[in-house]
This record gives sequence, structure tokens and C-alpha cells, in this order.
Amino acid sequence: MPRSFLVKTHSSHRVPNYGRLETQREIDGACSACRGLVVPLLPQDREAPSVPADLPQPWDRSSAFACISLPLLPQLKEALGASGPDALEVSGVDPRGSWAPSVPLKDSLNHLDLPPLLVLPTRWSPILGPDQDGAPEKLLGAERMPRTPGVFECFHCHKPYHTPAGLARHRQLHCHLQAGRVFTCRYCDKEYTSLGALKMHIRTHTLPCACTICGKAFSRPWLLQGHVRTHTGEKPYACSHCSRAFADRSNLRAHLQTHSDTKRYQCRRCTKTFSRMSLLARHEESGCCPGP
DNA sequence: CTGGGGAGGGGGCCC
DNA sequence: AGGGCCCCCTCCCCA
Repeated sequence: MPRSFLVKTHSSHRVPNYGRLETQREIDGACSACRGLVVPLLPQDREAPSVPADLPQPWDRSSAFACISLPLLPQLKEALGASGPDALEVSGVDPRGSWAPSVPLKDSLNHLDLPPLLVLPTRWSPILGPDQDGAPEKLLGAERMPRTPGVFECFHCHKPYHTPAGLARHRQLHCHLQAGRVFTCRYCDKEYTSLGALKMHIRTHTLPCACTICGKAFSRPWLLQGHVRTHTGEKPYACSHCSRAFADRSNLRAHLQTHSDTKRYQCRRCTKTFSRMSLLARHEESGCCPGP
């Protein structure tokens, strides 16, 4: 089953049932599209894809999730053709290994005349990302660096995402919302599709981790740990290119960008590149590149 | 205006 | 289920 994930929506009119906060609302009239089964057709994989790809492919492991109603599976298999994977029904498959659809999976599924939720993948609209090689660069051994941002747009709500994986997670949101499997925060109106995600979010309201030195409170122990370093001066993350050290790994990562010859974020209107998205955003907001 | 460091927040994944 | 850790991102500030 797909992992639960954050529901970033504030449009809820649902009333939280705090009597069973820890209880998922059961919906009788669950999402017709999801009533059968939510199947990760191509399971998400955090590891680096082995096949370089200029653009996300329809069978990209990190992007292809769909809600497949079990009764529709024979129909789906027929549309995909006889060469389709037998394992498609329940376990998912990475077609790049042994099989790939002869036509884009999206088109195959569209032939089914299914409700929109059953169609995958969602429309991709890469705007940036000429160097989206699909192979995350390595940092500090097993760590990952972000890909060059593109824009991948949700078919349903047109919400933009920087990565196909982010879009894939977002698409699950539509499935969960239609199914009514939603937990709402009692402190704000954020909604989550799993209780665990909600509990984690609630910590951002209750801030159970307090600094013994200054009293500042944090939602998670590791946030507090990072904060304590601001008191102790500990900087365990050293740059391998210079003598600088950092208390925070993310800041080291940002710093390493300054050693890189290639800037990841390029202005869409001029060719100027930036090491950080925030710098690009500031550049665009500054009006440096007046429109046509 | 730009580049970069410091600090922190958020959700996801793994064990 | 919970903790630890991950990545991604943002904001603020300063040179």
C-alpha cells in the first residue's frame, strides 16, 4: 500500500472527531475510484535510479502511482497489452528491468475511459530541468542532493511540484481525499491521510522538546539537538573542500553548492544561474529580468 | 542586488 | 507506534 503522506490543504469543512483522534474515519461511500485498491504500480524508490533519463518516463519508479480498482484490472491488463507484467495486479513492477509498455502507460490507461483518478501518470510539464539526469548526485557518501527543479503539474488541481516523486505523493492525496480517509488537526485546519502524520504534525503545536539552556521549545528532539549546538558551538559537519564546518547538515549542503561550478537553479527569463532556489526567487522578484 | 551563513520547520523513511 | 535521521525548504541577516 502506498505510504501515507501529508495532505496540504486548508479547504476542509470536515469536523475532526477528537473522541477518536486516533481513529481513522471510516467512509461508507468511499472514493469510487479507490474502492478497490490503491496500487503502487511502480513502487517508489528512494535510491538513485539506475537509468539516466532526461525527463521523467511514464514508468518512472518515483512517479507512477495510480488508484486501480480491482474489477478494472483485467481491463487494464488488456489495454496494456499481452506483454504487460503479470505482477502488475498487486505487487507492481519496474518495467525498465524486463518490460516496458509499448505505448506510454498514461495513454494505455486513458484508453480505459477511467475516472481521472485512475489515469497515470499525471500530466508532466517540465519547465526547467535541462539537466534532469535522474541520477542524484552524491554528497557525503550516501546522502542525496536535489535534482534541478522542474515543474510537474497535477492533472487535477494544477499544483506544481519540483519532482515527479513529489507529484506522485500528491496524487495519492486526491485518492485519499476522495476516499475520505482524512485526519484533521485540532489546532489548525491541516488534514492528513494517516494518524501518524497527524500526530507528528501536532508536535509542531505542542513543542514537547525544550532547550534546557534557553528554554526554547521544538517539535522534535533532533531539532532541539541542532539548536543546542548553537549554544555549544559544536560544528560536526566539515566541508571537504575548505576549512569551514557547520552545525547543520543542510547548511553544509548549501555551502557545498558554493564550491560547485554549476549552479542548479536557472532563471527562466535569462540564463543566469543560482546555487539556491531562494536566490533564484529573489532574483526573479527583484525584477532583474523584465518581461517581454 | 547578490552571495552566502545560521537557524529552524516540515513530512517521509527506516528501524 | 515511536524515535532517529533524512532531505527539502524557508526565513533572516550580513557582507
